[in-house]
Amino acid sequence: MAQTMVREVRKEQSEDSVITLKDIARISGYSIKTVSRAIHDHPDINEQTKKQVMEIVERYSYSPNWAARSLRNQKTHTIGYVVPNITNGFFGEIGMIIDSYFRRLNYSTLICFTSHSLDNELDSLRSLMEKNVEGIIVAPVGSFEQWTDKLPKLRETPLAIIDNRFNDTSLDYILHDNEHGADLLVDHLVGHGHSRIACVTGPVQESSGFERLLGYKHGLARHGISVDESIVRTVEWEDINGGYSATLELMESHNKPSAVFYANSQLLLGGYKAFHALSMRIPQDVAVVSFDQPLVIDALTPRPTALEKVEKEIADTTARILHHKITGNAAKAPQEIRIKSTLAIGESCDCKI
Amino acid sequence: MAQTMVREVRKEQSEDSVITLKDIARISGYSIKTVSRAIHDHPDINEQTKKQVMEIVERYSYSPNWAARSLRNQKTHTIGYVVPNITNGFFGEIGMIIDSYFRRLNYSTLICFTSHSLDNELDSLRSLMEKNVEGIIVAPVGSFEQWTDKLPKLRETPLAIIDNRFNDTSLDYILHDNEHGADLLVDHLVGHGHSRIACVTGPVQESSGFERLLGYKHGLARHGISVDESIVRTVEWEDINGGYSATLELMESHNKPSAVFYANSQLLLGGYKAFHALSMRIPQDVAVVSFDQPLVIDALTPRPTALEKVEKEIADTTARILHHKITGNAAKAPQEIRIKSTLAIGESCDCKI
DNA sequence: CTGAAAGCGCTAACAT
DNA sequence: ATGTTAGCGCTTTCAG
Repeated sequence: MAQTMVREVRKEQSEDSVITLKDIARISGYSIKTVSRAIHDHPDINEQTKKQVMEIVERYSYSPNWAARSLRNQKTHTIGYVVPNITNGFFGEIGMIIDSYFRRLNYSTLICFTSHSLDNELDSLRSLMEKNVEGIIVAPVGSFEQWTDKLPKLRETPLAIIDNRFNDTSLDYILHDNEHGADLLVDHLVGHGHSRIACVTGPVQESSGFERLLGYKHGLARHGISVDESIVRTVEWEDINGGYSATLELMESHNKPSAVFYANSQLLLGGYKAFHALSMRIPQDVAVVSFDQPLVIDALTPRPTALEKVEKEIADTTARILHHKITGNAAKAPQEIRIKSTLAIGESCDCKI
Repeated sequence: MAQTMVREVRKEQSEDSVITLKDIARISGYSIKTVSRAIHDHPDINEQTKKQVMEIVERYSYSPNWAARSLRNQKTHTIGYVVPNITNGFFGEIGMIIDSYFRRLNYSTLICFTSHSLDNELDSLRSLMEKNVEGIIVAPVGSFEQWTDKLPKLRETPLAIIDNRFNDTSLDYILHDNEHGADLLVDHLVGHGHSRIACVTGPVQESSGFERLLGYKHGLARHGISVDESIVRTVEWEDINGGYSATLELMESHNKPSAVFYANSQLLLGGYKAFHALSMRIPQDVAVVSFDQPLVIDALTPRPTALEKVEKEIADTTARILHHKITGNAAKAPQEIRIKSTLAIGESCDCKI
């Protein structure tokens, strides 16, 4: 007891300056290394000593300097997450799940926004590389060659690609099963007797847009319905007004469709707006399906039929794969994982539920 | 020319290991400090030398080790952003704007989520403190005392509080002018001849919920309308279904309101759903206003009358204030800034536009 | 079980 | 104009 007190020799706390390991050592009277051992639960330390040290650590609410630790260990315990934006529900939710996954492992997530611009994407990747992040998750705008051209070090960084793939099979992709999903939805519409089904999708240069269109076409083909390109529209993703105008156009044609397949929720919302403007009722006058669910699905009337959310599964899978790559437990071969979804029946197709 | 070549003495690149300043020095034949000077555009360096060095820097795409630099400079060039979530349009947008503001200054933003839990908030703040962030922006769940109780160092960290204030005048707040905004909206409804106006707001323990309710009451009072507590509801923010149920309840009463003031966009969306379920038409059967605009406002029919978006102004102001605090150019006294908005007339109140 | 000392990569004071 | 060196805070051999 007296022993404990005796050891506290020097001044208690210099100023408002940050407490370092050295300070704790000075105050406790032990060496720097003993303190370090106490903090890291090293076996080679007397229980008594540890208790004394930890008490002081607590009292001064010491926490190790992260930069010093990173420098020393050559580990930043940080990953990057690079996406077009986060106000979009999809990337926002996935980001939050990935962050919480890695937070449990004591990793931090640096979130970067590209606004769909390749320059921003390159800047983000560069800044992440400079910070020596241990891995990066990207929903890509550019291509892998464009990246490594400017940032060769990226080749040696654990990477996981989501949302869109590119023509490089050396990478790990975690994606929607776009074709399967689109097929399910078209199938559903055909099941309701529709044969003239329009499609509003995103840019076909992106795999997600291309594959959803492909799924739509295959879905029709399986039922012997020929594709009419005049009722297929591609507009920007995340553009409610694109979906709106496309829908108005589609409905103006003399041989107008009886149903519309929207390849994402933004486009669907534009569709809802358009049908309202046209005084067309869903599902009585037109049937509607959406590839994914808008965040505000609970507020929509009628509730749209869409694929079940897969954000959780995509995020968890992506986090797990990236974590394995970081710790070196990765599968030998790069993987392309396709997350299948299921139909979530709503009221937009006149289903009796 | 020959001169240039001569100086490249040693092996080009050891392995795939990271290039350091020392490597560049070795390769270029100059000292470590000369290289550093070249990189930092220091005046004390020969233009020729600089050019040579920079060429090698480019070639090996060297970038400085961030941890080492932070350790040395005692500056992390990082700020924290702590909010309930980012799928919510409000915090997501503000986060993106703040990030881009600080990115321009070569700062990074660490985004943390609290999910409205005090424990998560404390964890987030702790992890940011451990990383020695230079400043933190928080949309708070807990109170300043609860924070500093566990994290005394927080008292010395530049802080900016958004969205909700607490009873501590020593801090900088950047907030909606909630009372003013609510007042404007109620005014608008009264102007349309409504006198029985319901209110659906968020938790009154939070200043935002409390103040919007206050603005509503003052608005009514100014017109000599007495407040009927039976048509005031408080539910959780971000709860479409709360807004939905509250609206259903309100409309069931025998003396039902002719208009509803929704204190945020989530609640409004619940209202839209409820009115649809009740087959009530907006604005013919009921008039509706919302404090803020939902992200999907373009998809809503009728377009709701709501306050103009102020995310940009809040975000810019917050970023500027925090930046000043970090660099020591802060105003002497803590500030409480109130951002006023204006009415954005929609179609939900039967305005002739 | 404990301590001394080197070094991670970078910067800045202090030479030269 | 250029080079030498100490040290930021931490971890980790290697001695005791």
